[in-house]
Order: sequence, then C-alpha cells, then structure tokens
Amino acid sequence: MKTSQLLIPTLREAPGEAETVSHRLMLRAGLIRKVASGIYTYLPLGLRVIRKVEQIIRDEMNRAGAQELLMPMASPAELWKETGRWDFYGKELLRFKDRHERDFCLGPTHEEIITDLFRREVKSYRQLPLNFYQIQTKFRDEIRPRFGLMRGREFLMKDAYSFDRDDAGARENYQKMYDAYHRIFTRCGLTFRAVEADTGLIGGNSSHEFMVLAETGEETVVYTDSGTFAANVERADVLPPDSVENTASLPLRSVSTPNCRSIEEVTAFLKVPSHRLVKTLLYSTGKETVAVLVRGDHAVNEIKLKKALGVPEIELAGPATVEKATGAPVGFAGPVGLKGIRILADQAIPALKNVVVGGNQLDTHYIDANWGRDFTADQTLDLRNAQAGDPSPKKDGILKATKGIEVGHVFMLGTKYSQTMNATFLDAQGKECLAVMGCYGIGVGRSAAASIEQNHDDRGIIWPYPIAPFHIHLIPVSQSDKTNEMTVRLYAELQAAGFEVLWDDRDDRAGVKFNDADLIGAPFQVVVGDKGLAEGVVEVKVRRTGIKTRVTPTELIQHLRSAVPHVDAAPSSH
RNA sequence: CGGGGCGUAGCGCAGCCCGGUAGCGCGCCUGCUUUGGGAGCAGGAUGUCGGAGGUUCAAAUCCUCUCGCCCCGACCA
Repeated sequence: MKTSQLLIPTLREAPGEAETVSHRLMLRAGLIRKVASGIYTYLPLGLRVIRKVEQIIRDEMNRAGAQELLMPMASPAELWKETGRWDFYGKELLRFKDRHERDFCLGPTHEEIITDLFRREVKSYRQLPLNFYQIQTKFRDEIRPRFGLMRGREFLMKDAYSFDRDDAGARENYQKMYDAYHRIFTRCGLTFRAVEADTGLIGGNSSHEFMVLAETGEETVVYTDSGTFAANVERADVLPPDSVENTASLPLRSVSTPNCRSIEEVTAFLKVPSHRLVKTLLYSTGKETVAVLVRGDHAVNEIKLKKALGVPEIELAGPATVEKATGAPVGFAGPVGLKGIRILADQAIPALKNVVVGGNQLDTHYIDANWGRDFTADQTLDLRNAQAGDPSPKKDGILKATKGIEVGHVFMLGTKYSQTMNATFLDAQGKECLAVMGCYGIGVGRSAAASIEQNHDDRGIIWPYPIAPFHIHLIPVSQSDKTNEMTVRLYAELQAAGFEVLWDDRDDRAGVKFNDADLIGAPFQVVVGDKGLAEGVVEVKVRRTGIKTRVTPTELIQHLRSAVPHVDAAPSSH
C-alpha cells in the first residue's frame, strides 16, 4: 500500500483526552478516532491491526475445533427475561424499543442467543460436543469508559460457547480453550498470565482470566513466585488468621477524636498502626443496611460481600443512612453498642485484641475494644481483598501483587443457562439431559491496546511482527529518478516475497517520514536514498532496536527473511 | 453516582479574574528556495468562542440553564 492511498492522520501532539500510552499512540499514529465516549472508528491502519488479531484468533479457535458463526447485535428482551438477566444486568445493558414498542437490547454478551439456538437445533448426544464462536461488536454501557479501546462501550470481542454431554466433556473443552488462549496471546506478542477469577455477571462455576501484565492495568493480580497460585484480587481467597493475639484484654475506653473520620486521621491522631483499627462500613443492599467490619489496613471485597449477602448490588450507605443507623455522622461508626442492623465481620476481626473502633458519636472512638466482650457480629467470614504480604491460600508462599489488563476470560458455566432456558438433549438411553456449557471471551481491541502498552518507546509504537499493520515501512528519502526506480522495484519485490509493505510515497522531507514511521511502528523500515544507492546499498532499520544495517538491494529479501524470527525477541525499552 | 476540570481554527493552547467585537504554535493552501531525522522566506484561508436564555449601549469574558468530554473517587466510616 502507498500512504497516498490510505488515510493515516498522524498527530504531532496527542489530543488532551488521551491519558494512557496506548490511547495516546493509537490516536497519534492514526489508528482510531473517537465518535462518542467509549465509541470509536477504526481507521485503515487500526483496522489492519484488528484484523491481524482476529485472524490469529480464528486460526487458533478453528484449530481447537470451534466453529465460527455470527449472532445479531440486537436481541429481544424475552430471551434475557428467561434467564433473569434483563433485570440482573443493570444499566450496562443498553435497552431500546422497536417501532412496535417491543423491548430489545444491544448484546453485551451472547449466552442467551446461543443457548436459544442450541435448544432449537440440537437434539441428540450424537451432535455433541459443540463449540461455537463469533467475532462481533458488543455493547456495554460502561459506568466509565476510558483509555481508548481499553474500556470502550462498543468493542470487538471474540466470544465462544461450548456445549457438552457432561462435566468431563466440558472440562475438556475448557482446557482446549485455555490452551488455545495461551497460543493466541503468545502469537500476539503479549506477556501475560492466566489467573483464577470471579465469574461476575456471566456466572458459572469457575473461571480464569488472561492478564497482560502492565502498569496501566485496571485489575490487580496476586500471585506467588512458585507459580502455583495466581488470582484476581476479586477472587483470591484469604486464609483465616492462624491464631488469636495473645495479649491481655484491657478495659474499654472512650476517647475524644476530634475530626478524625478516616483511618489515616485516626491512626495519626491516636498514634496507632492501621492494623490496630477495625473499620465499620455501612452498606445498603436495597432492602437493608448492614455493617461490615474489616481491619483498618484491609479493603472490603464487595464481590465476597455480595455473595455473603446473596444480593446482586450493594453500595456504601449515604450520610443519612449512616446517621440513622449509628446515630453519628459518617466517620464514627463502630460495632460497640450498634443495634438494629446486621453486622458482618471479616474473619480477621475475632483474632484481634484491644482495637480502636468508632464510637457511634461525633468525634469519638473507643480504644481497647475486644471481640466477644464489647462487640460481636452476626456472621464472621472472608470479606476482604487479598493483598501483597498475605500468605497464599494454596500455602505455597507469600503473595505478591501486580497490575494486569484482562484480555481474555474463560468460564465453566455448568448448567446455569441450559437450566433456565431448558437447553437439553437426549442421551444414549433416551433420557433428557442438560447441556453443560462453557464460554470464552477475548477483547480484540483491548488485546491490541495491551500490546502497545507492552511494546512502545518514546518515539511511538513497536508492533510485534504478527499483528503489525504492515511488516515493512518503505521510505524513499530522495526524489531522484534513481531512488524512485529502486523504490518501485523494491516495493514490487518485497510484496512478491510475501511482505506487507507500506510505501511512504508522500512528497515530504526525510525527517517527517522517519518520525511517522517510528510512530506507526512497523517492525522494519527500509530506507532508499541517493546517498546509499551511490554505494549500492539500502538501509534496513529494525524499529525495536533502532539498529540500522546497510544491504544491497539483491540481499534485501534474504536479509529480512532471516531477521524476521528475531525481530520481536529483543526487549523493548520497557 | 459523588467530586474536580475542560469545551475558543484540524491539533495543542492563550485570552475570561478586570466586558469594548479573537490570538499564538503546529497543521492546511499558493509561490520560490530547500530536500538522509518534524525546512526557510513571502503570501493566504479557516472560528455560529459547545448550545439556549438572561444582564448590558456592548458578552468568549458576568449570571442561569443545558449538552458534551476528560480525570479522580466510589476503601469515606
């Protein structure tokens, strides 16, 4: 392709809206443009990258025995009402009515649609197992879209759904997908890690997320060096404390703590470490208000809390609710003498002695409060996030934490959907059985964005060869006939040799072309100019290393062919 | 949803506090020169100052409403 045939609106300065590296570079290199919050147009260069990622996914999905189909974006409310997700999915589900006032939504995921297809078309165990996938635009009306393609509202996703006769079959499909995902992300040039994860709105029995390790990741992963344990903090179990503190209980005392509302303020004022505090958080479930006790240095895990309460949504109680429940303004809630609401305590709480808690009165805390004597809870269980320094739940060491970008997620669904939607088949005995399902997603655009997060320098993108929009950026830097003839010749030869070539045929200065080439990030740059040609050579620059090699035009293709296998091997400046 | 911020030329921004009819850099167009890491000179085009209302002789600037976008938080107890 010639640049004159392609819209590649590179930007010297990044638009102010972009914060993260990948978002900035995608805008600057002319890959995407925003249409509305979380909604983007893929420009020609961006689309080429997307297509590369898609093709890798197709290859590996097909290889793993899945078959491609395409489901609609819009789906009728009835199917969603069947599984209950019409209500359960909340505001993320973008709903609308057609001209007949029928309810529809834009598909955020497709379990309902595929399960409906299955129950209509599949009758016999002889047809199983099955695994369907599609690469399709999804719409989720995110609370807060951000970081360009990283968290859009409209985005491309590969989703796959497997149907099996039994659990063993489902596990086999799950494993196949798990392995396929490893190959896909490896081929995309990503450094990633599979971790145990929560199943969220999809539901099911268990799941793994594929996390690209990057500072800008929105997820936190905890893991052990031994490699046997890795999980999203949302999901990671926390072991109960192994012993109760062995200290004599001191008498309970009420102290004045003027204006000390936060953990920081209280610890600073009373000069006690935060793990000597118990914080009391009030949550509203919609039906009731509950108090949750966790240690001052711990964070409530709202997913664990929701499960404990058996409700889909919770939120921190507002100031009015807090005053009503505790009799004090926000900042002074505590379990001592707290009546009329349910109290849930993290399992770490009973092991503590002589702690600081809120006094349920303005500017007041209790010190030396003790479990059993001064306060207790209706329930004690694991309610907090795992954090670095905790012992691993697999007892294989101490946890470390890192940030990750979730690019893929595989779920064992079990019969959650086949049950509610009555997706059954007849087994060899003629007995009606529920299909055992799995589902498997990959964020296509997010994978591309994650790749930029891991592969860039201060000059621009450094695409891994398999997903680069072009393999070679061909850059003539002189406008002589000699240079032009050589460029035309190399353009033809390189393409004939199977390379995807972007020929910068603009009438621009060399510096402009070099800078755009570095920004766009093709793995190789081939520079043709009078200076080199006078000595019978052209120049090959490897984008990742910046190393330039002078080769004769005849050697060029051989040189590139032998360089391709190593081009992604060198570490980026990151 | 809460908090903060921003909407002025294609992009990045100034002007707003203290009202007087819009500017800078880059980009874009024309010409000449230049041509191996974002060229020089000369000339030129481009704005309903996000939108609506109000105050005023006069509004980008003050007031009200509204729309859009961005950031932070949702661990504050």
